[in-house]
Amino acid sequence: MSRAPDTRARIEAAALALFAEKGVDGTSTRDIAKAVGVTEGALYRHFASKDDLARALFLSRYGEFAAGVEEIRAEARPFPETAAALVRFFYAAFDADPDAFAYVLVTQHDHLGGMAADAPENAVAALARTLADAMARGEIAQGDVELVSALALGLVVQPAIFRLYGRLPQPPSAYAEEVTRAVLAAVRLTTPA
Amino acid sequence: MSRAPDTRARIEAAALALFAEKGVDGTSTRDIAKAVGVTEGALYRHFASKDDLARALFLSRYGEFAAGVEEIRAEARPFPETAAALVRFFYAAFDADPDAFAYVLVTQHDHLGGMAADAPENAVAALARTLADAMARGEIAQGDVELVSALALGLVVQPAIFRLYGRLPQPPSAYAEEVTRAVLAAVRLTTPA
DNA sequence: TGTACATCAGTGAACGCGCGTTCACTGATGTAC
DNA sequence: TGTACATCAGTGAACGCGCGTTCACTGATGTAC
Repeated sequence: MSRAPDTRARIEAAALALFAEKGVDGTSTRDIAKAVGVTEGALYRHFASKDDLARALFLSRYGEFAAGVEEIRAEARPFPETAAALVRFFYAAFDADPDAFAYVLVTQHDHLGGMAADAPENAVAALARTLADAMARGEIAQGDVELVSALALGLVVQPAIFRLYGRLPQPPSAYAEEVTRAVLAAVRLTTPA
Repeated sequence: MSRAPDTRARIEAAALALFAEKGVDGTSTRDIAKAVGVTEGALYRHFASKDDLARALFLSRYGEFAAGVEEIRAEARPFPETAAALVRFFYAAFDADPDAFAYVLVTQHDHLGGMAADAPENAVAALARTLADAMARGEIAQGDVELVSALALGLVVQPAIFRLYGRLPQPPSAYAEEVTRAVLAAVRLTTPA
């Protein structure tokens, strides 16, 4: 048996839940330590600082989004299937861990500040590449890729936000088909810039 | 000439810019006082607390959104015109004061916590009523009003977010027509829940 | 018009508090011989 | 197997700092007579 118990994982889980609920600034190191059941000093055996903890949480969760989008893009299936797969992927992530989804959504601009708009590990850039592919193949209308990305992302993300704040009775995965249809309709009609 | 100079308005303007840029928690009362050119004590002649200032800023700006949406709804024009008017209204607000738009967008869930999901002064509820009207008139497909609201709002808001974070070269008003077309396409295709 | 008083926006210094972080320490576990 | 030492996660108390807020005071402006 290893010397290290699961304290690090428990710190991550507790911090993620608190950060998602009350925000990073609204959560103190005392809050986190109390939720985990250790003293504050123990946190610093696993993370260099509160900020380091917040960043580690973001990068691991956000990285999964970027990798997932890129993977679906690489499959290069017909666009309707790709769109459906993307919607299902986002909503499966929501179902699996709503706290992580909320945390990434809310803090992305704090942590992505330095990242290039087209960096390979940028999930939005991966989405834009996917849409650019579909345009190049003539599967969707030509248009401003960034605008079309915004439209598609907005359609997918907003129902998740509504769910997080209690405006939708069911998790967004229940609406995956309707959202996919909306994405296809919005994207096909976009005309040249 | 009145005894009171424009200090209150200057506090609001400085605080709004700082809150939009660095967040409420990331902005200290010292920051605000320094930006205005007064001492911290002076802030408390105009607002009971920092939180009171943040709330006053939110309520006045958010109230304009709710009133604007409700006004457009009350005109009861054909849905395509209503949708175009809503998009233009949101983006005119963005152009007029991007800081206010960003601030309302980011802090809405902190301040709307207590407000009922269908309160008359809730801008999202006003949007939902507008879409429910169009459904009742048979102008758009029947469907889950909350979901359709999320889809429409996502289409409108996400380009503004992209602009705020530098992903779009032009303010969203430059894309108003394309966004309106996307809204009409997405909303018309939505099918019964 | 002149004088006495009231009002109140703004000053400047101070406050207590909760925050993130540090550190000497303990004690359980792993390793060398 | 037993003994001596090294490692390191976690403790508990303390730290300095920046925060939001307070308050006695000032001085300019408005009001009453």
